Amino acid sequence: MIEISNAELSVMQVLWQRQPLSANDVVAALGNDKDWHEKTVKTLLNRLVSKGALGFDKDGRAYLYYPLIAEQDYQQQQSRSFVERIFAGRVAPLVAGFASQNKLNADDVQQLKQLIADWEQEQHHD
Amino acid sequence: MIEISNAELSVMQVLWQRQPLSANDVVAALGNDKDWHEKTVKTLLNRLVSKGALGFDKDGRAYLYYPLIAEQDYQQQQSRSFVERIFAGRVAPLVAGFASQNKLNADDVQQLKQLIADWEQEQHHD
DNA sequence: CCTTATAGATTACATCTGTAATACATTTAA
DNA sequence: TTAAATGTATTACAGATGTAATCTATAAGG
Repeated sequence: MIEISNAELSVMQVLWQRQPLSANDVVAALGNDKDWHEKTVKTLLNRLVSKGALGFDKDGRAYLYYPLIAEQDYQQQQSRSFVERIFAGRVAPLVAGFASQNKLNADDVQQLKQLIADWEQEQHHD
Repeated sequence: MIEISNAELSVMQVLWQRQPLSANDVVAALGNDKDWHEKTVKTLLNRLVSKGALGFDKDGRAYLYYPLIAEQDYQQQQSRSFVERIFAGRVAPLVAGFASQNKLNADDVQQLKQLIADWEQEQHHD
């Protein structure tokens, strides 16, 4: 399993949004949120390539980077391991924590209801 | 915010279950799951004390360790930061991932329904 | 053509983490 | 009462991570 560090993740997220991008485009895209030196971003790009998380095509002497792993796959793998580690694998207690901190809004609840409806549908038709 | 590493977390989890415990008790409790040398566990206990995550009382020349932070607080803080980082703060997509991987069971769904019911109750009575 | 700017590659360096080993103090067994 | 065992404290050391600076090759401007 490819391990992506926190700083590296921010770079991946830029490239999950738009792809492929040059190093400078990534630097620019990160400019808003992060106060990182250009060199720092290039290091992160390099490490991600080494790890096999990014690939690139050459465009002149610059590179155009693109993700080699899908965001959804990454999200799901991370979710599983997080919930496993912190909540012994059960997702409901995590949601309960959000509820108790008033971090649930109407949209979330709407989506959860839909998920549950789908799940129940799935249950009874097989 | 106190940062607890992965290995350290396993030690905390032992002490969240039973408390206070001597170093040897912790070593024994971890024996089942982890293949850690006794010295390793003691190092982790030490680091957790340094970080302010554990306290201890002396019992002769041994120490009896106990958590200084509550498991629930830790879980909620970690949940928030995880969901923030991976899902831009929205919890529903995380649950959707579980659903799509067939990682939801009837218990989870039951609990989620209850949470939703409580949430809706809460909404309309204020 | 030659100089300079710029892209990626390599190197740097402190801190954190995993995983112990060693040192030191003290209790206990012989 | 002295040696061994045992508890904590200190030290070790490699790899990951955050955060760059420097090196090297080449494209572009004068």
